[in-house]
Amino acid sequence: MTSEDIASRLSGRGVKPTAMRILVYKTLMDCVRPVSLREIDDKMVTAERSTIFRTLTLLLQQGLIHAIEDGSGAVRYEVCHGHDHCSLDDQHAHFFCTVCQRTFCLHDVGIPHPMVPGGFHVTQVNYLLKGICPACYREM
Amino acid sequence: MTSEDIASRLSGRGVKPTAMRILVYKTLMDCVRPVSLREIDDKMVTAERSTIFRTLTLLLQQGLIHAIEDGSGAVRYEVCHGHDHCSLDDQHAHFFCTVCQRTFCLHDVGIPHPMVPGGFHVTQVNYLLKGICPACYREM
DNA sequence: GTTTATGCAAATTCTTTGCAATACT
DNA sequence: AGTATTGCAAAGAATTTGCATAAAC
Repeated sequence: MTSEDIASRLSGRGVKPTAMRILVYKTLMDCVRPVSLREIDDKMVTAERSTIFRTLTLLLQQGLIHAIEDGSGAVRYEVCHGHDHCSLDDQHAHFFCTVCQRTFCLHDVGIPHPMVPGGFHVTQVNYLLKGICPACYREM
Repeated sequence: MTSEDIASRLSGRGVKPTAMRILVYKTLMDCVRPVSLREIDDKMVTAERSTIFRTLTLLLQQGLIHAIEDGSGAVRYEVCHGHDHCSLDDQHAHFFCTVCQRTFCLHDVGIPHPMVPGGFHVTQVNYLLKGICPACYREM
């Protein structure tokens, strides 16, 4: 995906596509797994952590990226893989390995659509599985 | 539930039932919603936060309480309502209101048992719904 | 020239640990 | 006495904000 593609994706959600924001989005797209602010910062030599933070917060508000809380102590981010925005159907399950502390995307494990009590209006669903990943399991 | 009942529940899982631990457990039991370390600390005038933290960590390890990450920035805790320990079946969904920042237990919304790719060994499941709670929705 | 975004520094919050004092057996 | 628990203080880590500079329009 070219910078122009990213730029128009940002614009489409009302985010002015600055060089910084395109770079953050691109960096996030290159990640196989959801990454923390610190990890993104480590990948981006030029950028300031607070700037990245503000960018992520903005992208999050505008529904361009997801935030995942995996209990590792830091929020992890990933781009939305849906057409042009985040929807319930776009979301997938995640697996947190309690041994190596990595978080995997289980792209094929859909989010079960919940039956909620009346009055609750669901806009996002976090479905997080925890346990031991294949690599760590083999070493036991 | 009496202190003796709590004591035997702790003992049953290998936790020596000190006055402090019983108090923490009892405080947690009185909460309708999952609470953060800070919130527990505020409810317990006598206890030190680090002591509560260590107690919670211990209870967590021994499967006497659950930890919930709701994206509020702080881990929330709640007692296990299962017979004598935490099992997958014991767990239920939670709802985080993005307006009032409160987390509700949806006791009647069970955790869907996931179909995971081979090699992943699931021990815990966090199923967190986000959106707007009934009270906040009415005020919009 | 006005508005917006970024970088730097520092504050805030949450979590975690070291160590001495206390309580338990 | 010896072990385990608690309180206090402080360190560590993640997040968030204030403000001055720089960029965009």
